[in-house]
Amino acid sequence: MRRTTIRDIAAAVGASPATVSKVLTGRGDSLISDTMRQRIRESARELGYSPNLAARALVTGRTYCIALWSETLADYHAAVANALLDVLRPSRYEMVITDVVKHPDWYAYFQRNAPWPVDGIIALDSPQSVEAYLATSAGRNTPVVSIGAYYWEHTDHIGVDLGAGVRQAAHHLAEQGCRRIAHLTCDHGMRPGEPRRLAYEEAMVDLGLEPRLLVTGQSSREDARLTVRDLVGSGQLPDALLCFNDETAIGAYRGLRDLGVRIPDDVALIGCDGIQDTAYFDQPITTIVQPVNELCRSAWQCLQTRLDEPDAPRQSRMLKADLMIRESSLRIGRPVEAAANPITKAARTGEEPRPDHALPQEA
Amino acid sequence: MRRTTIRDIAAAVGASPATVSKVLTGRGDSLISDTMRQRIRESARELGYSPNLAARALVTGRTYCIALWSETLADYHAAVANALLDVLRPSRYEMVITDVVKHPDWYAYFQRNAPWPVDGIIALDSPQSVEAYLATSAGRNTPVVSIGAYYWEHTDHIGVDLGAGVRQAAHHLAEQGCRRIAHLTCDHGMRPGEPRRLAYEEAMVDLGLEPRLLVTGQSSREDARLTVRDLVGSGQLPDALLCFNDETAIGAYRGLRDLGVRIPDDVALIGCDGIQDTAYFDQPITTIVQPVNELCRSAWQCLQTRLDEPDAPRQSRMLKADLMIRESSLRIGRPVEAAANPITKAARTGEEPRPDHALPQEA
DNA sequence: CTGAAAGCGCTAACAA
DNA sequence: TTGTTAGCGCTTTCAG
Repeated sequence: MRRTTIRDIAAAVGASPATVSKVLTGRGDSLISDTMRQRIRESARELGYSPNLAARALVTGRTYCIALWSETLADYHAAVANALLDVLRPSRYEMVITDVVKHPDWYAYFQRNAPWPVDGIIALDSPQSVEAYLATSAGRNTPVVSIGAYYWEHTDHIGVDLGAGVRQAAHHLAEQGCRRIAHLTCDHGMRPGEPRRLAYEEAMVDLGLEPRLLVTGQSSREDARLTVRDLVGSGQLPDALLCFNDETAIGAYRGLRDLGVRIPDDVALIGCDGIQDTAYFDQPITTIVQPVNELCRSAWQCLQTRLDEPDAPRQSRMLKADLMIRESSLRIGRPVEAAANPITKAARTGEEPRPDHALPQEA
Repeated sequence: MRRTTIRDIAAAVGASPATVSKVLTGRGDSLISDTMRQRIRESARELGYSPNLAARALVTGRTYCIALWSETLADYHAAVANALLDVLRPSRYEMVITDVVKHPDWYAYFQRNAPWPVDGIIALDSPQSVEAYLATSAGRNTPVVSIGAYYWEHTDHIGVDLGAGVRQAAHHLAEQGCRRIAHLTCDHGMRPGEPRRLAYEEAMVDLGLEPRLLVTGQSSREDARLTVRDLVGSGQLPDALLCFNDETAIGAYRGLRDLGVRIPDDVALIGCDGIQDTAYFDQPITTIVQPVNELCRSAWQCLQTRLDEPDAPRQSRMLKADLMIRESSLRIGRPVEAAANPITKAARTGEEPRPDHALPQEA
């Protein structure tokens, strides 16, 4: 059976499609007589009408749909997607997730298939895709906000400065008495200009310590776990691991525990991103917390402004990622910081924790 | 500047829009002269053309876009979304995530705003939305596959039987010597007909044990943690907690550890869903693993079949969720099962684990 | 091999 | 208060 259209409704009530449209969209609603409005509404309900949004989008040029571009939907990226969904909930916008690695040749992709038409794009950690996109005519018409630790600066963007967090982390480890602080990174982390690695190297110079890079293939838990197991076997164990992200840190945690290495006594451990999981380990893992909610709120606000005023000047904002100190890096105790984290506090003192969320990311 | 259309290209090369369309879509490509094809392609590239998919969808009736309906994008649901993205990657389909709780009044919603037009829908754990949707005329035309532990059976569906896993879990706990096995559930888990609770109660009858329901508000980690802390304080500690899901189990893990309760010695712990995190704790958490990849593969296959043959008979399939035994429920040792899990094995024996993923969900 | 014409379902001017 | 008309950008016959 064919899908119901406004013509069907118009025919059923003896009106014109235009009148039906006016009633159903609410635009010009008030100019229509009560009886007509009533009859159209009833008929729509009876026929199970729902509008064809492709047609509507074609004429209005608006889809009320925005895209989240991301390379994956795992872990931190999933948390961002979820937070963005929360931000969008009060609005009438839907979210389409476009898998940006899917399309290595962006030019060919945009020419043929183009991603689903949206009013705007929020591109998470995918500056190259943004760059390619902006070169197309779609890119000149559909605004994009580039967000995250990796962003394209020649368009609206909300960046996150992980470097500051990494430097904080390195100094914190030094204060805890660590001297052989290694950076456990991955192929991705070895790319030129990678902010985490650069910040680590810089901090090590500041501290007068010898940098050491340990590289695992993927930034996956299993890869990190196996890399760390090898490391333990080789006897070349550092006294602290500053990890590329939480996945790597969690894998390292497990790899160390597999072989009985104590955390933080033998090796102090720090992750990055601030995913929820890190808070629940026997030794909760210190991590550099990305301000996920603030990132999504800002991104959406920025995009809305852009939709309202396409010609407004470029907007940009930098957010800070702060160190959240927990057990996994506390060797000599820091009661002040520890007390700020309900989980840490509870585990250490047995006192009643504050009943709020384990990862208070923002004030 | 206006977005480039096929008319612009047609004008630029002195051809008609129809010819441009043929070349750019590849349909009728072969009937066009080489030179013309060449010039059109070049012009498209120069003008940064990308097609307006709303217009294309309007005429072809196809969007090459499917929706994932889910109430959230956290934890297990995020894992499903990610797995579905993987399944879709080789295809030319995009995925829209529609937040189904957003729209409590489905009828009003569909009448006015309707979700983004898609060729098909995969609805995860959202049977009520599916039911409401099928009553609309969109629902009669856009196929939906209902998947997960909660599904709507009067349409194509891929179900997951958690009951079997819960029964396995209860019996496993009894074999481990547990006698006071409580079910830690949440408001959601108390709804009538909830399969996990029913399977638990059934298993307890089989085992001749007294059932005990502990109810935490949300199925969140923090709620579970606080509930368990209260429980420890009250002195009414069971010797096993069979949890509603992994979130609850992880919160319980932390709540028990906060107060020095040993796992599994004092309290054995079992989660449900099989999210990756459970494998990385000091005492890896036994869990009932949902076959996420198989679920997504089946769902997509089912939907493709339906798109090809709209009038094919209803398809359905049930998948099993199996118990993955790990440390958190092993009190008397079960070397055979333990050896099957690389992480468990490694932690117990110090041997080299298989280098595969920590959570082999399917064969 | 190429173009003209029609129309997908809807909205927005403008007429009546 | 309602209807008529035109057209969004594209694809698809069908005619040349």
